[in-house]
Amino acid sequence: MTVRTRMAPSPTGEYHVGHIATLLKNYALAKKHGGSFILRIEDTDQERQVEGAVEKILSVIKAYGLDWDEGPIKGGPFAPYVQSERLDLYQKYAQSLVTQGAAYHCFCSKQRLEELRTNQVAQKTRPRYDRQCLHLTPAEVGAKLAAGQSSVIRLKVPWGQVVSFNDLIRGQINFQSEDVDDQVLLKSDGYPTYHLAVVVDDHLMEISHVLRGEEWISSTPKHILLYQAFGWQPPIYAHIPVFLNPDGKGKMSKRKGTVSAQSFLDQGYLPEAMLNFFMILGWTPADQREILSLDEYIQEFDPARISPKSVVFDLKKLAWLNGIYIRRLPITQLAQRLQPFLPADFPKDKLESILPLVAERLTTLSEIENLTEFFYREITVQAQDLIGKQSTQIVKLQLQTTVAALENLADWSVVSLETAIRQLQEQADWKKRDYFMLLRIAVTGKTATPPLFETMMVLNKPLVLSRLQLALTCLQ
RNA sequence: GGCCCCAUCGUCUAGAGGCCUAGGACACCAGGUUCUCAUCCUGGUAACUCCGGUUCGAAUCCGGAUGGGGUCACCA
Repeated sequence: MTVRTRMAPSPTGEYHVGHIATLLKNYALAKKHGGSFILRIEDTDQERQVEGAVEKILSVIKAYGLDWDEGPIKGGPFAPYVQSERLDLYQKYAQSLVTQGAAYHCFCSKQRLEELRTNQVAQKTRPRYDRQCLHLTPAEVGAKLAAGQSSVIRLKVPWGQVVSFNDLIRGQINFQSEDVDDQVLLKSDGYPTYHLAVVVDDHLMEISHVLRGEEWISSTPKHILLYQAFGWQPPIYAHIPVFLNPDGKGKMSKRKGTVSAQSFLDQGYLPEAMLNFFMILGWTPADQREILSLDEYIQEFDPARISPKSVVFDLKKLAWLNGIYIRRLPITQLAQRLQPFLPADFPKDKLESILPLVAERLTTLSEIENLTEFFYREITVQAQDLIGKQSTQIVKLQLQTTVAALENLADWSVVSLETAIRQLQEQADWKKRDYFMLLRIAVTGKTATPPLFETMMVLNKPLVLSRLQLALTCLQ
């Protein structure tokens, strides 16, 4: 069997990390079996349509290092891949369902449906359509249609049967058909609902496996019923567990933090680290490895090994992974990735010398500014921090000695800096720790920095000396 | 609330009846390396939700309870 998977984003807003995570699984499954991964745009909701959303979605997918074989821009044998361009298809199939008695026209106003629902909720019964229009005679339907009355087409759910499907992750799942509502298939504006469009397109595009979010489980019986009505073979389903908020409560949501796929990249998470994180969240390869490249993942991926339980989006683990990927990057590549995160006043010519000093201290790319600003911005130093437990006189003296020694230093290299400073420390009654910290604060304004000599080396002689002088004036 | 899904350390998991005194990773704590921070190394705390059953034997199978999650639109 040819494996064909798909992801079908809806251009109604930001692309969510959960979307990329399931897209990755669809992509990997297709690649693993030498099949195709299809991208389809589900723009069937005219009201929630967001301008420019399609372009954004396509660019995020690429920014994550993923791609599609058939879909927008690329086209393919089943084009078009945009649902708004396939309207006649859905209308034709909906009509055929009506003709065969598997669906019916409904003329109920939105107002009536709303009242119906509020009554049902008040009476604590399950809100559902009451099938009023199912009982219309063909003549009545014809008359209303002829009169131009607005209508939708609803699925006529056959009661009294068990609707079941096999989920790759959970096994067989059963529903009682009475529990399934007479879903609207074709809206009054002539657009299909998701349920009709997804079934028609997945069938026509010969999709073999549907890996989608767990939130779709409860509407799957509608889809199964549609496949049955059309006499088509349903795809193989795997419903992927949802991401829970980092605090462990509820489906990951905007209210509790960042959910947009793009924003993680903007914060300086590497796409390969993000993908790796999505891979191991709720899944492990047989050997329990946690660091995996895309290719390795494609090799190992098996949807049946996905854990059936919802998973907490653990930001700490993501940070750890991101740190690993940053440290693995060769300096020149890190420099490239860092470009969008460098502040305007960052001295580009010093990049290559500064980076090795901070690379292992970076957990996200956006931290670069904080970690390096003392290299190229004025610093502020508090006298109190310089003095610490010493007396002002002793600190002053030691700084003066240091300035004198460094001024005479002919060769401004790490080695000679280290030799000189260690010598000063041995000559004075200073602990190494205290002396180095004094210099660190004087020269950088911070208590946590890269190693002292390397830092001084990169800062340059004049700057180091002027900062030491500044520290001295600070002690007046 | 109805329906559906799920249930091993704080988190992600390994575990397919005896290899489990329950393993790994992140986080956390302690120690080592070290001029600080970080990296790196070593060690530690920490879990089978509960109650019944099946079995010589259960984290593993079955039932129930409890808890968590999803879903109930002319949204996807």
